Amino acid sequence: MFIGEYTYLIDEKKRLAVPPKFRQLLKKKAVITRGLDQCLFLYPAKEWGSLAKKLSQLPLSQADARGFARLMLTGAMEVNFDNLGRILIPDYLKNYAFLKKKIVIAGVYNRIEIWDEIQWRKYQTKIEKEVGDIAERLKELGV
Amino acid sequence: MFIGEYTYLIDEKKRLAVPPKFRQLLKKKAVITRGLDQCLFLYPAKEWGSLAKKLSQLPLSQADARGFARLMLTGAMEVNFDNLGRILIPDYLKNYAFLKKKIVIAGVYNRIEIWDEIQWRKYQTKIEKEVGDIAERLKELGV
DNA sequence: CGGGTTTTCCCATAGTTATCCACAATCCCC
DNA sequence: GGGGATTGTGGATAACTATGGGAAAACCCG
Repeated sequence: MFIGEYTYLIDEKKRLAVPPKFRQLLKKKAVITRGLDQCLFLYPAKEWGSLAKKLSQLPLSQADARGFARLMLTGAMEVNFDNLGRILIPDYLKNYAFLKKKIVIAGVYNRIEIWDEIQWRKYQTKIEKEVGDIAERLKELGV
Repeated sequence: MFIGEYTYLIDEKKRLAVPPKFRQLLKKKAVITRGLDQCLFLYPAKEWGSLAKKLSQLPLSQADARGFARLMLTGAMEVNFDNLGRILIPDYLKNYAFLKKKIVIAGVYNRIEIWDEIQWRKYQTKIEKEVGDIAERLKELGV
């Protein structure tokens, strides 16, 4: 289980350190892809495998299913850790998530999220404002 | 599994480099053909075999099935890699997919797609709007 | 046949990427 | 608190790859 929030720097070679606690759980094999709200998702290989399989089984003949599978699959990249526990962020993902220098890495149970610090703060303050309303809605979901 | 997005240039001899990660999986034998949404599909020989079989079994009586099978079967060509991992794009396929200079090569699980960069960007923004609520879709897939 | 054109194969080079190493700061345990 | 191990960050070096030409072979077409 991934929990907690960490900040790191991306260097000019697009390398990003992953928190040691997460490294063990990822076991050298992970997949990074486009996430929601302009962040990136990092999945353990196994989690990704089942997601990708489901995506691949969507019907090729339906335009919207095709498009959806394309977005998720083409956005994904296997990541390798160097022997210091860093991963490489491909350009197109770096752009997608507006990653500059200061990065927030956060654990969200079964996945890891990668945010630019500024985006992260923005998102947080937005959520904090709305948190009252959200709580109301969550109640409907039985939380 | 083919995943990820890469950009390459076609040179004036219509040669196109295939990402090293994909080369290994293709193992020197591949088939290129017309794809859906004005891109090209590139299949490993084995995948192509089973797909071609399915296409041949589509009911001859239905006009659209007939058209679809024709599109893919008549467009197909075996591709050879030169010793630097490049393939040759035949003229009629190059025209079909509007390939100019900057090309996007993307992995979509069991096939590779080849897009002109401009077409790809257009398609992406269109899909992002349409698919909009990715989260909802993910829920349907049980993720 | 022969001239010109296209295709195929091979190599050069510049740029990029991966791997390895250094150092300083931090953490942790005794 | 002290000392050893761990970790974050930045470079350096070596390996690889993208791209562009050049030469040889094949292919036309008259």
